[in-house]
Amino acid sequence: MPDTALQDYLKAVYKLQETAGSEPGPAGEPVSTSALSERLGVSQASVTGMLKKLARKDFVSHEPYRGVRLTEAGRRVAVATIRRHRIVEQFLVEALGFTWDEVDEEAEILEHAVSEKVVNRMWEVLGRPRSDPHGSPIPSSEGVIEPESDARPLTETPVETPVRVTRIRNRSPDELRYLGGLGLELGAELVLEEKAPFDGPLLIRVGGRRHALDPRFAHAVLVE
Amino acid sequence: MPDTALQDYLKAVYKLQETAGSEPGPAGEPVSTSALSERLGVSQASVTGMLKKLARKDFVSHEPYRGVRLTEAGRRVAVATIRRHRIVEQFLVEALGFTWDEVDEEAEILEHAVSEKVVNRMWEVLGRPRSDPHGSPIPSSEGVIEPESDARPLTETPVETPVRVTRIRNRSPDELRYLGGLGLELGAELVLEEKAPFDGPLLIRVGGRRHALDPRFAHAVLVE
DNA sequence: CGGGATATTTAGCCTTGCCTAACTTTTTCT
DNA sequence: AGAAAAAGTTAGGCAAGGCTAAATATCCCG
Ligand SMILES: [Mn+2]
Ligand SMILES: [Mn+2]
Ligand SMILES: [Mn+2]
Ligand SMILES: [Mn+2]
Repeated sequence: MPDTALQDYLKAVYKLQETAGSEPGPAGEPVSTSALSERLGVSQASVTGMLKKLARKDFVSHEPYRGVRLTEAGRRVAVATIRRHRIVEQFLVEALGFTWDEVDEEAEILEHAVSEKVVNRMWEVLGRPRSDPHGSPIPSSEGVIEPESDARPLTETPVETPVRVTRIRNRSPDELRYLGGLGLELGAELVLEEKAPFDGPLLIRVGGRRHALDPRFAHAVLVE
Repeated sequence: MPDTALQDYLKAVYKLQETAGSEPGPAGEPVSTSALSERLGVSQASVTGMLKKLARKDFVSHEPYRGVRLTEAGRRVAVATIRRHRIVEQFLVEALGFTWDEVDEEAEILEHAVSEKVVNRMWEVLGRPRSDPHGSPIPSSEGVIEPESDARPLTETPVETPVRVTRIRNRSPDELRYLGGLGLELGAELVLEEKAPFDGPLLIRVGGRRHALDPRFAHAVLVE
C-alpha cells in the first residue's frame, strides 16, 4: 500500500495531540513539525512536505509555522489505523502465541496491509476484545474509543495506596521485557511506597518485591 | 514495504516459467516482457525498466530482446513469496473462516507484509499443512516444493476414468464460485464423459450431475 | 526592544515504479 | 528476400517520500 506513510503520519498526529492532553481532532492542540519529525524519525523538511500533502487532501489543517491539527476525516483514518494495529497485536498474542514485547513491530507493518474484512474477522475470533495486549483500548469500527476510566500514570499515584496496572504505553521490546521482569504486567497489583522529589525514581512494591523505578518508565505505566 | 513490486515480478517470472512447462530457475524457459506486462497489468516499458533493475540486483538474467530467467537468488525470493501467499490463504480459510474464492486478493497484499516469524507461526497453528485452499503445494521454509505427484489438467484426462480433483489453479472469485457450484471442489470425484474436438468443451459427470465445461476452466482443474 | 537561538519552510535532488511516445530489433508473411 | 507487424527498449515525465542546505519565521532573553 502506498498510503502507509499517510496512515503513520495521521496516527502520529493523533497520538501527539492526545499526549498533549487534548482530544485529538480539529479542536485539540496543534502538533509541531519537530515533534512529528522526531516521532517518525524523518527530517523536518520531509514532515513539512508531507503535511502540505495531508492538508491538500484535507486530513489536517495546517497553519504554516504553527503546526497541524487533525480534521474529522484525518481523525477517522488515524483511529481506523489504530484499531487495526491493536487488533493485530492482540491477535498475534492470543492466536499466534507471540509475546507482548515483540508484536508492535509486526503490527506497525500489518496495520497497513490487513483489510477491514480481515481485521473484523480477527476481532470476532478473539471474542471481541476491548483492549490490546498492552491494555490500550481498541476503537470500535465506528471510530469510537471507550474513555479510559480513571487510569493515571504511576507517577501521579498516591503513596501507600494499592493500585492495579491497566495499561502500559508503548516501549521498546527490551524495556517491555524489563518491566515484565519486575512483575509490572497488566492486572498486576502494586503499591507506591515512596516517590523521590524532583521527578526522581519511585520505590514500588509488587508481588512482594521492592524495586526502584525510573520515572521514564513510571510515566508509561497506567494504574487505577 | 518497497519490495512489493520486486516480489510480485519475481513471482510472475516464476509462474510463467513454470507454465511454460519448465523448472523455474536459471535453466528454465525465458519469460518475455510482454507476458509479464500482461500478467502484471503494467506497460511493457515498465516491465523492461524493472527487469533491468532485477538484473542489476542479480535476481534475473536478462538477455535484451529475448526475455529473462530467474537466477537462483531470484528463485528463492519467488518461492518464499509463494510460501507466504499460500500459508496466508490457508490461514484465512481455516483460522478466520474466509471462503476459498475471496482469499487470493487479501493474500496478494499480505504476502508482502507478513514476516517469516508470523507466517511460520500460522503454519504451525494450522498443523503444518502441505497445500493451500486451492490444492497448491506450500513450499518448505527451505524453498523446496514437493512435486505434484501425477496431477494432470482435466483436459488431458482419459475418458470414462474416475478421477479426483487435487488442485484448482488461480481464477477470479466469480469463476471459482462457478466451479464450486458445479461441485468441482478439492477432493471431488468426477468422470470425463466426452471431450469435444478442436479444444472444445468437455462433458463431465460430478456428483451425479452432468455439465459442459469450457476448456478454459478445464485447464485450471488438476486431477489424479 | 533587539538579537540570537530555535523552529519551520523552501529549493533542489534522489530513488522507486509507473506511464506514453518514439525508436529499434526480431518475427512473420507474402 | 523484403517489408509489415509485433515485441522490446529508450527517452522523457510524473507522483510519492525521502534527504541536505539555505532561507525565513518565531520565540526568548538580556
Ligand atoms: Mn503497538
Ligand atoms: Mn505503521
Ligand atoms: Mn492465491
Ligand atoms: Mn502481491
